Amino acid sequence: MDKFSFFSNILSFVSTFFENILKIATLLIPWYQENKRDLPWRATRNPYYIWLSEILLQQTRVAQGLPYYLKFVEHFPTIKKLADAREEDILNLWQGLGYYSRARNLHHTAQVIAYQYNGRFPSNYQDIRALKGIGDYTAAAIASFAFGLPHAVIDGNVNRVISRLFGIEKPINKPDGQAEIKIALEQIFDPSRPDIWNQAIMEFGALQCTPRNPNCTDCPLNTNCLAWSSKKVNIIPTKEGKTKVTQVYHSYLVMRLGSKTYIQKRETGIWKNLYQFPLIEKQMSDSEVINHFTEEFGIRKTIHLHSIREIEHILTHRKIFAKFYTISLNTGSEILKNNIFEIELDDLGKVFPTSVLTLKYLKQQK
DNA sequence: AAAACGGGGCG
DNA sequence: CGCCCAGTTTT
Repeated sequence: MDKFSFFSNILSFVSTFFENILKIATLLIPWYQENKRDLPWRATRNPYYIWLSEILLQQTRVAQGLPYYLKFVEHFPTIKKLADAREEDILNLWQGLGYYSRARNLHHTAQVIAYQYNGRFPSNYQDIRALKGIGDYTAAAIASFAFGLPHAVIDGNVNRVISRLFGIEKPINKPDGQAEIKIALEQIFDPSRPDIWNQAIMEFGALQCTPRNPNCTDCPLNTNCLAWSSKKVNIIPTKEGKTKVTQVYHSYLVMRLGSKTYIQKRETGIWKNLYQFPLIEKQMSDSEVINHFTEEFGIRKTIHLHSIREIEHILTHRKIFAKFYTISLNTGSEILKNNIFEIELDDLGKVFPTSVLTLKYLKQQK
């Protein structure tokens, strides 16, 4: 390669690079300013509020997360108040939103920032990324929105917009596909205004370049979109692999003593630190369940079995077959056992953050 | 029933 | 890195 073609290659690479940025950014950002939703976390640069909103919105639609954001800001206006809160109060506010480990990580990280960082949110990408509950997406979001740092976010919206613009057909949920997305994204990311750019591409994915029935005929980017020009909009992006759904069996014992009942705090796994009726996580016959519980709690075997109700609950990778065995206890037969609490039935879901399956049972009782 | 949602942790 | 985890709503 002679000197001339070397420099002309560099020149054409550099000019193409800036053309792409100018082309996409100058189309995308005006679109955003015209069409953006008015969301409270977009009106602040306070890293606490931005972090809070990003955690609440992980795998969650804006419409669903918004009311929770307002509740959290009201109850915990500063990061120190969140750090000093009881985990149970945080879980109670979180109730119904799902992915409860987000709430536990939120609390933990609030304490780290309040007491290890002296209340000052870390302001560089590496330190932000190292916090519990913060992965690549959330670190880039906080770094750009709160601190104006040039880190591009990749969420479900960005994956969809980029794969369509560049005609990427490799599965976006595989390393190969993600690598192509990143390379493509670097070509159009505008590091001079990362906050607006990140907001713009996500909003564009959420409102214009939607999963189904995207508004392509009236799209400001359609002349730059390979999926559109090759009529592949409805097959891009692609995904591979299905999560296997395993069946699990739960047997709950609902002990009624007037308006009181007995609950336990779940200690591991899904719904950790949420409350539930005493549980056996194993497939058993009705008589085996009754035998097990009567032995564990020292109840007479002649107890009155009030009812057995079955509830199916479907999670992403689990199908739970739950049976609730409701019995009536006589006064004087209090259960004294570690981890078992006697409470007012009405306090479930209010005073005690309660697992969804337990709440589902109570709701069906009414 | 399946897809989608402003993903993350762990070995 | 590859693999596993995981809740609710919408289609």
